Amino acid sequence: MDPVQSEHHAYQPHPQPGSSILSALVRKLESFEIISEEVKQRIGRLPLRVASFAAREDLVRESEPRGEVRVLIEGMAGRYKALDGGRHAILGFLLPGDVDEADALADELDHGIAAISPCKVAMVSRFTFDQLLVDFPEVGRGFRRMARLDGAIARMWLTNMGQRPADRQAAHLLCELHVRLSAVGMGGPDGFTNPLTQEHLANVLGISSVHMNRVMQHLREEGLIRIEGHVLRFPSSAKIREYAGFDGGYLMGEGRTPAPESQPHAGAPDSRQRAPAYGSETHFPTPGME
Amino acid sequence: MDPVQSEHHAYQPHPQPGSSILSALVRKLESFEIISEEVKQRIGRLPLRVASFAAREDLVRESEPRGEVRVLIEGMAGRYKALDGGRHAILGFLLPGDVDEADALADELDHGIAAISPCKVAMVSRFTFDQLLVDFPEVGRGFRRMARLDGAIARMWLTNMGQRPADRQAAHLLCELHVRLSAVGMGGPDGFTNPLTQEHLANVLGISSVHMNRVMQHLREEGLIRIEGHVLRFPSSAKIREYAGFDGGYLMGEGRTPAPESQPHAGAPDSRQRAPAYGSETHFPTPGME
DNA sequence: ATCCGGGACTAACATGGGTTAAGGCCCGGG
DNA sequence: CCCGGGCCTTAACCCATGTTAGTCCCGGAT
Repeated sequence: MDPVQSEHHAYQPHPQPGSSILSALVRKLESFEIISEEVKQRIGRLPLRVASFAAREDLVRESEPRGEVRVLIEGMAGRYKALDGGRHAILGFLLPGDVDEADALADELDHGIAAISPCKVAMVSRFTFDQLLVDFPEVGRGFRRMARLDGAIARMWLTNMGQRPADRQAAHLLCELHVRLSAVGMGGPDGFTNPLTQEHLANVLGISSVHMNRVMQHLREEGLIRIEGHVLRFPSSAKIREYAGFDGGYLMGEGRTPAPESQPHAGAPDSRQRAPAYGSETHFPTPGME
Repeated sequence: MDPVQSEHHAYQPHPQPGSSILSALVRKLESFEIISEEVKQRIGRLPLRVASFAAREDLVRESEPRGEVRVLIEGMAGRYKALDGGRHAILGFLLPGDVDEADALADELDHGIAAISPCKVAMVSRFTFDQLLVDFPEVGRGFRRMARLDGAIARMWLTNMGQRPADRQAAHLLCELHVRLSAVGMGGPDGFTNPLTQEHLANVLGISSVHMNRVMQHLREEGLIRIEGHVLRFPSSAKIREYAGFDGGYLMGEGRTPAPESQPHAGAPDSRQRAPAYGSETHFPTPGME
């Protein structure tokens, strides 16, 4: 690496000095549950095997029986499903700290996982892992919340895709990436280092790479994004979020302990407004309410 | 209702005589875990409140704190998320036996649930429910598997939508509905009673209702579906599945106990073929592997 | 019977996005 | 220093799908 990094510097993940190989995982768990020092130590001492993968290599093949739980510790990977004709649909992204299957109930996945950028992965045996869950139920809860978050993201993708123009979809996806990458030190306040090709992005949104390119141009012309090498910047976070209709709430672990007496008292409607009822507008144009 | 049902009879759910109100739930749990008589009894005696909802009514509003777990016992409902402009994106369907949130970790949903056809819903208090999980861990496992199935379906929708023509998408969705509805007695070997409007279907696929209509016409002309009132029939299950590229495996609870020694010995590649690796075709045309 | 609303269906027109086929740039390898 | 492969980019053409604006039919409510 050059002493003076060319013209624009990339955001770099900041490995905590003295932290264990699984620190990204611990950080993620901590966003969901309170993790005691004891648990951290235990996780730090977990026997594991570390493997490296080049971009495009499979971390997990679809319906391949896995004897271990795999935690991404470096790089970016994608869940995918094979389509006929050799195409692939990307179903989600994995970032450092993410687990191949948080809800470790089955011994094979219904999809594959492939490295997008070069990846480092920790493999922990199923047995060791189960033991951890038995000893510390809060870890189990944490993992289940991770699985829940994956679900929330998948639902958001489902919502985002379909029924709106591709450039808004793209903007939404970029906002999500910004938040998630920042959480693992791969992004800064106004942008992030982007390991994804336009083809990847196109794949996620279900559009052609040619059109993805048009979309990126458009976002650039609108001044919503700026591209400097592999760094993608948002001149105004607020502006692109508004354009995308992005609300990052779904990426949050919604606090730690749901307070039993959390009745929302009238008058404090909780920043986000109340969700409209289903039939509100689409179906009946509200016969007497123009 | 006429003594002689006009010309085509609808498939009807068959309420087991003497079964409890939650029998649909028990049936679903049984597809995942072995449920003892004792547990069934306990579930049968669960204190609950039954509510009815007209079509389009909300069973759950988005981010509404819920004090109970809701189980659909009759009718069909949909998960949805509100879009700007009063539109809604449908994220999934609920059938009898389905639970508003199988993985009961949060006290509010990130989406709403609305009745599609008139629904009957059982509400079980959070407390009672948690007690059940504590007493019978296998029930907890069953619920987690239900959550997993929801995830698998969402992933399949993500895969199905995008990157392929709308008529294949539609065919795939209809195949899925056929399987799921049949499992709850709302379908027969060659079709099912369809409570969904074309608008619902269009919404799921992210296309306009006008185009959905065109698609349905097309499928009819191709002889892939037949519509008789509210009953949708498949002249040939095999044909439409092939057209859709449908493999129902993802809807299955993949057996009950993953046998520890389930090493697939070479020579028995397990009906479905091995999934291709990620880079197989799309990316590099396989420089030295023709 | 009659009225009414929702849903299926049609038609005409506009356009977003797909496809194909290039060309160019940058970077890593020989 | 040159070469080749990814990836971004552009252009031309065309089809799938969206939009708007209806009509018609059925079944439920009055």
